[in-house]
Amino acid sequence: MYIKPTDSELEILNFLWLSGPSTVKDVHKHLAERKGVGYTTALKLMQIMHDKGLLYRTERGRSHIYVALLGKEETQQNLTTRLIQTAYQDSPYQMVLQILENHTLSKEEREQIRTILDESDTNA
Amino acid sequence: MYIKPTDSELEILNFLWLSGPSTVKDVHKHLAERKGVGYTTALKLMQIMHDKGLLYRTERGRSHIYVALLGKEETQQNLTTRLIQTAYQDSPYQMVLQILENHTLSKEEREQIRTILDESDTNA
DNA sequence: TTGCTTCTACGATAAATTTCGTAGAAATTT
DNA sequence: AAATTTCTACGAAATTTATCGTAGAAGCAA
Repeated sequence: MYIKPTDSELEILNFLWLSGPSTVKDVHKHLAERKGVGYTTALKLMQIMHDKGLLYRTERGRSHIYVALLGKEETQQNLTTRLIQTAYQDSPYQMVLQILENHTLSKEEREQIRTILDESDTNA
Repeated sequence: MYIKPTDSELEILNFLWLSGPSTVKDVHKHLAERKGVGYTTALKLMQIMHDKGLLYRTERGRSHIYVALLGKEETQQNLTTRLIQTAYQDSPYQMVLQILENHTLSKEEREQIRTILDESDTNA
């Protein structure tokens, strides 16, 4: 059963996905810049995430090194699927429509999406 | 400043968007079927939503009639934009890609998306 | 009229989230 | 060696969310 990370947890996960294995110090530096949060706050959040099984950690000398146990794509997919269910009555199509209406994509991105759509045509 | 509705609140909003102005009784009936929640729980949730300014209410005899003050499309858009920011590093394109990868769309839906993309080509 | 049903209001509780302060161990610096 | 810095652990508080029980008003039923 999938556990939805909170906004704070997601911010930490994002950092770990981008930066790889990191210490509390590394994460705190990032969070402090973005939200002005204290050191022990970052520490506690990561301890809780470790307790929940969201992070793996190993010791290096006096400090710990943390690694995300949730995959980025997997998590994006879970959150997105959940939003499709809770806000779009289970219609991925409606969600895509709204994204395209409210956000600008580059010509290359639009082209790439057409390619994906074409592949669906052939395979389905 | 936009306030993010909780999952429970979103469920109530969904019902109100679909059904129009409703009483606690109506909403409770819906929630009870889906989650087995008690009457006063539904009542309290709606009172809180009213306090927060998410719902408008008016009296009819001894009971109240509630109406959603947030629009459906507006709320979908807010939630989606937020997820793009927090989980997709601000890339709507990545989100669309993932949706298309993980969910099946009908031929008509794919065709409609192509049309939208084509319009973007002409207008941008 | 007395009692039952249907409402809202209010308070209380439990869990989850976020935030820090303090304590103490361990390493580094003076 | 003593003092300072750097870590983790722990506990505590504030806030939010979700749930429900009880009380009391108001209307309906016997």
